[in-house]
Amino acid sequence: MEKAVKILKANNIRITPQRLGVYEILSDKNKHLTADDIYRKIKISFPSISLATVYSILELYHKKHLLNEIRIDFDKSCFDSRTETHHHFLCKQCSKIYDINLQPCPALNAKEVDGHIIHELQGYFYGICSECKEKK
Amino acid sequence: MEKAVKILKANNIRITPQRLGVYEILSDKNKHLTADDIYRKIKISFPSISLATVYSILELYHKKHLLNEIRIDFDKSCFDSRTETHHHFLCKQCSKIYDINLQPCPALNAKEVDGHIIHELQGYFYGICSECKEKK
DNA sequence: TTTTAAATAATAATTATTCTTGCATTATTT
DNA sequence: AAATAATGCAAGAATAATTATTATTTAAAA
Repeated sequence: MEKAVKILKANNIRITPQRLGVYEILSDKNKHLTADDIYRKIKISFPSISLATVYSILELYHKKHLLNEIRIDFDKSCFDSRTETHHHFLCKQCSKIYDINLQPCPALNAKEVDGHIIHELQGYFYGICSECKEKK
Repeated sequence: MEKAVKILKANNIRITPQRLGVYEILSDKNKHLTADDIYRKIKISFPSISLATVYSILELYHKKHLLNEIRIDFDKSCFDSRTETHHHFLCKQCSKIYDINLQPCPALNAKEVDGHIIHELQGYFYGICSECKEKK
């Protein structure tokens, strides 16, 4: 049995071609895709799919913790198949998003801050990426 | 001379009653107000002000670093007069936003991560706040 | 295979934010 | 102080990401 099918079944998610398609696209690691990016990609194999379906699949996967949703770029969400907590960097020049690994960050493994229970955390960095820095 | 006037002048911002009004509302520390919150508050003293004006004043203040814009709640920005870097917590139950102070965070004073230049950073925590935790 | 609950396509609705335009106000220069 | 130039404002239209609605189709259990 295919890996995607196995994982969806393990999470009590009904198998549909559209869901498998979105899953495959997201398996492309280290990418940070918007709903529209995914829509455009999946349209190649499922020309009749609608953007609302993509959104509903993404919401479902997010609820099941199969993906990570980030909002580093204010007006659109990006989706990421790396589900362990990690931070992100957005280059103001080229708009590229990078994964960041901060090892000794006290928040990363904490369960609480100031008495509040942490379910999830996001670290967003903004600036000029190393590539753009070189170009100048 | 009033403090607000002094600060605006120091930043080469033309003084207008609307700008002073927004400034006063934002001086209310430890609040995290949306553009619409500010609009509703300032409408009391300036009934003819428009929401677009509020947005343009907020954009101006942000550019001049007189305020901090956060997007912890995905679909609306909040504005905060504390301009030193600090993190935030959003309670999924009551939707309240709290300021968080993480002292020994390696990112906080860093100029770079992975070779990328950091201009700004935001730490967002999501979960259940101490108040809501107690209530149960 | 039949049944039934859930998923999808298509489209409309929503909502925060930005853009546009004509007018009013303020600053600058004379 | 008057004239001119620059900027700010109100009002409403436009944009764009996301969500809601509904009729139809499909997956999977019986």
